[in-house]
Amino acid sequence: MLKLTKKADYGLIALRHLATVSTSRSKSRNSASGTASAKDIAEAYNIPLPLLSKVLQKLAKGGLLASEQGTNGGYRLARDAKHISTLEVIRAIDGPIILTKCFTEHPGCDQTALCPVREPLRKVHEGILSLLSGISLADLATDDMPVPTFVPGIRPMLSRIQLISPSEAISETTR
Amino acid sequence: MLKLTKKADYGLIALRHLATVSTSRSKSRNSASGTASAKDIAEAYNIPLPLLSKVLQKLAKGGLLASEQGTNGGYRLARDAKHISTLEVIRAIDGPIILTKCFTEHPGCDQTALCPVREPLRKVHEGILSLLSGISLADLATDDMPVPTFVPGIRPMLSRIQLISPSEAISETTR
DNA sequence: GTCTGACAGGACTGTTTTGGTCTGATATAC
DNA sequence: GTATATCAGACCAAAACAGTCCTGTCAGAC
Repeated sequence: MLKLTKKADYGLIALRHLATVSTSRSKSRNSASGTASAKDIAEAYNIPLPLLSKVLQKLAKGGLLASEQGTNGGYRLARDAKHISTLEVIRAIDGPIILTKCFTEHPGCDQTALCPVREPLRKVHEGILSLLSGISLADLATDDMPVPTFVPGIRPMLSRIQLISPSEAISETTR
Repeated sequence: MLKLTKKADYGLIALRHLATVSTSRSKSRNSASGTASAKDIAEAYNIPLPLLSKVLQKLAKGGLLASEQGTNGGYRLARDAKHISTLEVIRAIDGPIILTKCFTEHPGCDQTALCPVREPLRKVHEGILSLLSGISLADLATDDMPVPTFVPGIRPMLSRIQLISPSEAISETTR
């Protein structure tokens, strides 16, 4: 249905929280270090704790978060918020973004030549990936994020398309 | 998971088929008039007929297709392929595209002030809608459709944002 | 007038995905 | 060394999706 799952939602909220905590200091004990526990975040946004935990785990496993166990432990952004794209976040939580399985499941589409929309859809797919990869956590944290705008009918600029390299696009569909 | 449903897939394939049939003439008896029956399309692409029928019905109800009953009946594009966007198609089949329910379900998000990513996500949402609305059936039918390209960080151009007018954005989420 | 080919629409079922919960492992503080 | 706070992974129920089946209705062919 082309919609974001709640998990991805929660993940973005949590990451945005960590992104802001790491830059500005609040009264929370660990805010100076940019660390927050799952419980902290869950309480701050009324998110069911166990669910958020799972989301954070996936993000940690995906290499977007660093986790610290034990008392006063918690999560911390693995990199600068500027260098974490919403695409990575969604992908880490919900798995690969596949507009249609045609790209990967050749046996599914009986004859590849039969599906006439595969190639155009692949391009739409790339467009969406490009959109998401162009928005960083830091962008989410600012209040005046610009609306991403399209320029249809213009040939792809290499610099932008590189954000979703062919190899990544393949792993995206085979994972 | 931010993926297209198979129904939407089928719908796009069928519409593309109708779009090409209406411009070029093939050997099929009705191709000159741009009409094809559900059975014709289902057989051409190996799509289960009853499923495709339901999809086509939705498209007809959505005003994208005109149907003709009786022998030698079938479906026909209601408008020129140039003026049918992929956004309309997907919306007619799968219902509204909602990136997150936060936009519509205010009681869901306990405190609106609590959800810090709502506004940024709405913009991402708009970006995707803009992308989809910028691609017409005619584009899908051409082989050398350009990859839609983003210009992140640039303020929205009004001409393009008009494609998803505020009123439409609202109906999108409340429907 | 009847028969056939086509659309229209509802009800039903199996499977996958999603949202959510519960229990266990681990490290730090005291 | 024990208690506590935290992360980590298995588990379950509800919803959405894909697909099927059946009945009804309409228009043209014979």
